[in-house]
Amino acid sequence: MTQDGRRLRGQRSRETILAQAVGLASVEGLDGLSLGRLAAEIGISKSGFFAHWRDKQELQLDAVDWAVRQWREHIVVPALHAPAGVRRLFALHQARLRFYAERVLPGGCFFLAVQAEFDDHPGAVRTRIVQALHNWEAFIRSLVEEAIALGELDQGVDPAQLAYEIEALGMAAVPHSRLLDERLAFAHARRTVLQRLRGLCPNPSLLPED
Amino acid sequence: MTQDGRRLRGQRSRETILAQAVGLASVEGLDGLSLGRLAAEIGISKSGFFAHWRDKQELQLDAVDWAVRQWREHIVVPALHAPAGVRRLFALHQARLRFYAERVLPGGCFFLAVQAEFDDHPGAVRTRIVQALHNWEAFIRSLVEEAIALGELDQGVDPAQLAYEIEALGMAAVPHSRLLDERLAFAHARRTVLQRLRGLCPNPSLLPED
DNA sequence: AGACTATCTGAACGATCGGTCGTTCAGATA
DNA sequence: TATCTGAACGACCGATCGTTCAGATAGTCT
Repeated sequence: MTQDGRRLRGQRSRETILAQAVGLASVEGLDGLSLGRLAAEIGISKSGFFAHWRDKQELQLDAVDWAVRQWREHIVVPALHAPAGVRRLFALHQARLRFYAERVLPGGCFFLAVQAEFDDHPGAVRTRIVQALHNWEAFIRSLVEEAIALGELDQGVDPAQLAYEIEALGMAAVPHSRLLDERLAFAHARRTVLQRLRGLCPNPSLLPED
Repeated sequence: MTQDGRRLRGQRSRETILAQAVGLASVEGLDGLSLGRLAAEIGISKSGFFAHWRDKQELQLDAVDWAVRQWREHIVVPALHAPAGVRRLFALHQARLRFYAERVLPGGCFFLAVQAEFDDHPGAVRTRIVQALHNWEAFIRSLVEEAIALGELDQGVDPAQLAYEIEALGMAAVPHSRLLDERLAFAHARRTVLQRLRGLCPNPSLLPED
C-alpha cells in the first residue's frame, strides 16, 4: 500500500466521527443519535457520512467497536499493570470509576446507555452489544478465577456471581452520580467492592483499608 | 361531584393511555416513545392525546407518576407484609426481582430505561425522575435503619451504602437477564443480596439458606 | 328542546428524520 | 497532461415527529 493522502484524510474523518458518535451516543443512545446533529457538531455535511458508511446501522456497529477499544485502553490495560490477583481485580474496578468520574464520555457510560436501549431491539447492533458485554463479564470472571488460583480469594467464591456483583456495583455508579449525589455514589461504589474483596481475601492487607 | 359519564370515560382513557405509555417507555424510553405509535397501539387517534395533556412533556410527567404508583403496588406494598427488619428488606428485593421476571413491563424496568435517558437531559421530567429515585433509595435506607434498630443487622452497617448495594444488584438484573442469561442473572441478583444480608445478620436463620 | 362541555377525530402544519442524487475537488496513476 | 478515485458537498426525497385546529359526538344541565 502506497501512501494515499485521500485515504488518510478519510481515515482521520472516520476516527473523529466515531469518537464524537460514541460521546453523543453515551448521552442520547445509539438510536437517539441523529446524523444531522452529529454532523452539525463536527462541522461536516450530513451526506458526507455516506461516503464512509452505507447506512446508520453500519455507523452504529463501528461505534460499538470503537467504544470497546476505548474501554480496553482506559480500563482493561491499566488494570493489567497491577499485580495479578485481588489487587488487579480492584484496580479494574477503580479504573472504571475513574473513567466515569473524569467524564471521559459526556454521558458517563456508552454501554449503560446502549444496553438499556437495545435489550429489546433485536438486530445486528444488539448482537454486537451482547458480545461485548459477554466478553467483559468473562474477563472479570477470569480475574476472579485467577485470584482464587493465587489463593487471594476464598475457594468457595462463585466467580460468576462475584463478577456480577462487581459489574453491578460499578455500573450503578453512573446514574447515581448523575442523578443523586456524585461524591457519595463513587464512594459507595468503591467501598462496597473494596470491603467485599477484603472480606473474601485471606490476606486483606493486599488491599487498602479504605 | 355528580357522576359524569364523559369525565369517567376520559379518566378511563387516561388510565389506559398511561399504562400503555409506561410499558412502551420501558422499551423505548420516555423520549423514544412516539405519540403516533402509542396511539396506533391503543387504537385511538394521535390528536386525542391533546384533550388530556397539553403536550408530550405533560404526558411524560404523568407517566413517571403512574410508574411510581405501579412500583409501589407491586414492590413496596408486598414487602410491607413481611415482618419488619431484615426479612422485610429481603422481601423488597425479591418482590422487585419477581416484578422483572414476570415481565410486568415489556421493557423490564421503566426506571432503568428512563434514568439512562434523562441523566443528561435537564428539565421537569428529569427533576421528577430524580425525586422518585431519591424517595426509593430513602425507603430502602429506612428499612436498613429499621433492621439495625431491631438488632437484625450489625451496628456498623452504613445504611446508605447497603441501600446502594441492594439497589445496584437489583437494577443490574434487568440488562443481564435480557442480554445474557436470564436464569443466571436472577439467581445472582438473589443470592448476592441474600448472602450479604445473612453475613450482616446476627441471626441468619431469619433468612432462607439459599 | 337548547346551551354547554368533555372527549375524540381527521386533516393539516412546520420541523426533522434517515437516505439519495448529481456534483465538486484533491490527490494518485499512467 | 489526461484519467480515475475517494471524500465531501448542497439540494432534495418520502416518512415521521409533535402540535394545532375546526368540527363531530355524546353526556349534562337549565
